[in-house]
Amino acid sequence: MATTIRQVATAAGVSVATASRALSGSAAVVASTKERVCRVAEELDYTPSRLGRSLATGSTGNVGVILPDVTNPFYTSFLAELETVLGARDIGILVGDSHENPELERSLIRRMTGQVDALILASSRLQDADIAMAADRLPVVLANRMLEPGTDCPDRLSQIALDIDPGFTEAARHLWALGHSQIAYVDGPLHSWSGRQKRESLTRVCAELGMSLIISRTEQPDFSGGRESLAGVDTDEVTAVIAFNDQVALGLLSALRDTGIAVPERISVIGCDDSLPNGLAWPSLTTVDSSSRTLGALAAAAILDPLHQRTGTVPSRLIVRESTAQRWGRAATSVHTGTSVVT
Amino acid sequence: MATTIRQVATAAGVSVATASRALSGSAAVVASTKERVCRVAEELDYTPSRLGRSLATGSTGNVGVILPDVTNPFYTSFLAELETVLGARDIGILVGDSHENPELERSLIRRMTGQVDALILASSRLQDADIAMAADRLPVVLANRMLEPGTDCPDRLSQIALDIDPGFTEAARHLWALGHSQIAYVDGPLHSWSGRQKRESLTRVCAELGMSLIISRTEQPDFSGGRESLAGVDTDEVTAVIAFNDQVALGLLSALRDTGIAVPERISVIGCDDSLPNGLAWPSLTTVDSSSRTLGALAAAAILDPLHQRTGTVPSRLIVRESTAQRWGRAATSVHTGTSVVT
DNA sequence: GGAATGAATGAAACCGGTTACATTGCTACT
DNA sequence: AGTAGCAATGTAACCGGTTTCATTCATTCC
Repeated sequence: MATTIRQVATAAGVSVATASRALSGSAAVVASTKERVCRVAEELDYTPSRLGRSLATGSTGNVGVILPDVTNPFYTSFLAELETVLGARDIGILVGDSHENPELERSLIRRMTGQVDALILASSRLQDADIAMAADRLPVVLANRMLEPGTDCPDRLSQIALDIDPGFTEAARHLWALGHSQIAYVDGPLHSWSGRQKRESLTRVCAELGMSLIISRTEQPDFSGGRESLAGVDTDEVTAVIAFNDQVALGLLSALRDTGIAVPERISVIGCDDSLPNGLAWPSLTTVDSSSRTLGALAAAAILDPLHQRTGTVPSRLIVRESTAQRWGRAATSVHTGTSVVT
Repeated sequence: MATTIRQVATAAGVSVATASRALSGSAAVVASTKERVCRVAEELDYTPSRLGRSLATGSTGNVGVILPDVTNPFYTSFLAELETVLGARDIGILVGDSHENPELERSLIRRMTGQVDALILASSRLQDADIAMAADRLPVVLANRMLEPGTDCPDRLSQIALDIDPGFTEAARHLWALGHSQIAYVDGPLHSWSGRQKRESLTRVCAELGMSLIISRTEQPDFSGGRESLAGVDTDEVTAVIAFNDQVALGLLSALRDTGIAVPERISVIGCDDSLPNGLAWPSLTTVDSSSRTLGALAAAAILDPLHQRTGTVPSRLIVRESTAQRWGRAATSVHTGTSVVT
């Protein structure tokens, strides 16, 4: 089949050991020999087998990435960043889609363990114990998730998360400043760690401000889930909605448009992630920026760093665009559009 | 580190050969022995090393997928379908993003060859010769691309493409029926095979109908490329635009909105792929449906089928929604919305 | 001149599986 | 009873690399 190192060695008149050394440069080989081996390898179009090398060295040059949904832009930019940074170092990526399913996630981990050098779990829906068990076998990077404070963290586990608190605090204050006093939050899947963070942030800030907060959820944090989730929002009670992510916000926007409820005049909408190219949503979406690209960059850094930094955090902030405005029912001038809104 | 088959064999008091046979069921092993080996394996939490197995059997249980942009929804649904179908058979996916760059694509192929059982090249930007060379080494599935008719096709090359001709023909006729006589087509990257198909289809149909067609292109067939591409469209001359894909159409829609040109009243817009969840675009996008999910399903089938079907085709058709209407300047009733449009 | 030093290379073990071939032991037939 | 035939199991080679250890040979120092 493909040329092996033995063929190269024979053709160059050296032993396989010398051929291996000449090609990998791992040990001293006299210049003339090295040159000859390399030339022969070139002629025979030799490419070392990664399998053979992996078995011998114990390192595969691949990492596994498991995420809940490959079609979600949040994860695709995360993945794109990883692929770019790791690919530049000739590291391959085995990708697995858990479809938000813990059982499937476990079996993906099982399949990958042993053929990758490290595992990156994005928004893992597993329990802490399962994650710790995986980290016992190989280095693991948890992205967009942290273990419970109490848990004793295995040595080879890194944790990279978005610190959504500042962004969500800002978002609530922004709405408060616009006169909103009753808002809704549409949360994501049940076992989402980041969902809990967002709920907790909002709950705390709203309590501080004396703003009423109604929480509902969608198990499917994408566009269609967002559309359906409008049914769970009392649009008579509430004047603003914060969504788990931009996809859900986009779905809400679309459903609101169908229902004839004007955004931002009647209801303000805030997304999360800033994952949409600017201009895609209409009106353009006020959102909590927490770059998944940066998350990917940090995860890649955790993989490449031999010391394996234990934790990392991506900051967040509010980006105000055109989907939020003065509260409905209050005669006032919209701070953003300048158009006049009356009762 | 991890338990090996030799440890299992020793613990069960059999040879490695028997252990291997008992665990894989490849040959006859007496029931009691088999039961004992399996129980020991269970106790020791043994998982066979895919590396060792790959080296011995010559098959890795992984396939490589190379695509031009992991963040493009067209490719992510393609990838998602592949992952689902192949994952169900416990086949792993190594993913590579070529960033529309032939050089990078070649190096990804080089990296993957030898550690995958087959390669899936989506919208490859390589030359036919490069592709044939890859197919000499391992089975290759070309997706969304066909070799030149003349090229002698290697044995292990499958070709799965979208037959966009019916859809694009329908699209042009649709516009013609609405009274449009001057239309524009915004094409994708220079070396895109599907782009050429689309250009050729439109050129042919427009010539038949006597409709004038102006072609421009964007090298970046995504939302922002679409926004920029409006600059290359003479909106005074043309009353309808067909886009390379839905992302570009979405960008056009956004840029047109900014410019204050109403869609579909002033200009009709048609996308391609039907890759957007319904309701995401506003107005909802008339588009040529050519499911990339189906493309993925066919590619997966080509991988799984031991006979390797040589070619497959995904049909296309026009889906009329709300971004196309009667030509601007003609007093008439819009066929779709029922709203009256006058000069 | 002889021994110590060290550089270049080769032989062989090893990574963790699979499998061709050899061996053992039992059944069944003549 | 002797042997052919077959099922269960073991031995060892093999996949394609890397790496330890041994060997060879030239240099340098005393």
